[in-house]
Amino acid sequence: MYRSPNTLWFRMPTEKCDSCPPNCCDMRGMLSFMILWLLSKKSMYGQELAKEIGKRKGTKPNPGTIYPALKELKNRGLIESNKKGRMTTYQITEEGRKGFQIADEYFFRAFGEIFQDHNLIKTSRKLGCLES
Amino acid sequence: MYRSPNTLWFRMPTEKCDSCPPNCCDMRGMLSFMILWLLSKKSMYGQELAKEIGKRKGTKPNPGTIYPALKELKNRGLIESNKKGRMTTYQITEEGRKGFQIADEYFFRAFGEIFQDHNLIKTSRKLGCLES
DNA sequence: CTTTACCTATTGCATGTCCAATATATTGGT
DNA sequence: ACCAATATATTGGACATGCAATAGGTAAAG
Repeated sequence: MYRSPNTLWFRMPTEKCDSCPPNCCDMRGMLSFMILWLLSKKSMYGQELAKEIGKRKGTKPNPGTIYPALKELKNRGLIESNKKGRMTTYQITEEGRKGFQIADEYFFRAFGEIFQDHNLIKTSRKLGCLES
Repeated sequence: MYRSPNTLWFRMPTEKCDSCPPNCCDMRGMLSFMILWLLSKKSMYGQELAKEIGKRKGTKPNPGTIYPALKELKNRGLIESNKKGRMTTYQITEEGRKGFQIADEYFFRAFGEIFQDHNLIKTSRKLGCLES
């Protein structure tokens, strides 16, 4: 697997990284944000969460990534867990919903413009009027 | 200034953080991504970049944050710098544009849904049909 | 009842992010 | 010429992120 040596940049999903220019790929953070977002939609167990995150980030997070994050969120009262047999379902708390909303506002304020740009470019490409 | 002790979460801008629940606020990463995005729009000098980032993130990055990031991007050939007097203008390279585009695709794939959710909620709130 | 598979969980480590403090250089005002 | 303001830049450190490796518990299959 390609791994940029010292990076301030996104780490792309492994499969896609072959065509990726060197020194261009790292991404940290946002894991708990995504977990809370997923749990705000429905309760899930750990592996289900990992799979959903993997679908979006391109790589499924390791156990050593996902479970400490869940533990931390639980310690803060943002999520709850419910063990039955070998499965543990995680669900968001009211506190967690509040927290997510605040973080979401912040995320949007910080990166919303970039997304709008992205959509603009995509749309104009679709319409074939990229020159404008 | 409030600072959550051990956080997997967003760090909110200082001014807004008073009403922010404890242990709910950290954000790392994405700095270079935002720099490249800004420079893809127009060339800027360091303090101008810092100011623009501050507008979006809520806190203006320190010199010790912004200049190492610029140096790293330059080392990778994603940006170029041009010193005149005490000012140094930074501009994106062709390589940088390519790199940004790849990262942008990735970012959108990973977080696009969250933004669409955000917009949906905002719109329905504006229309007063939040119950749907 | 053993084997296999799978979910959950912990530990240790490498690395990136970002701030505080500090230093240097250039410009403008007096 | 001197001082203040401002831009650029470096260093050191604190801390969060996330992976690899490892281990234990539960359930299903043979």
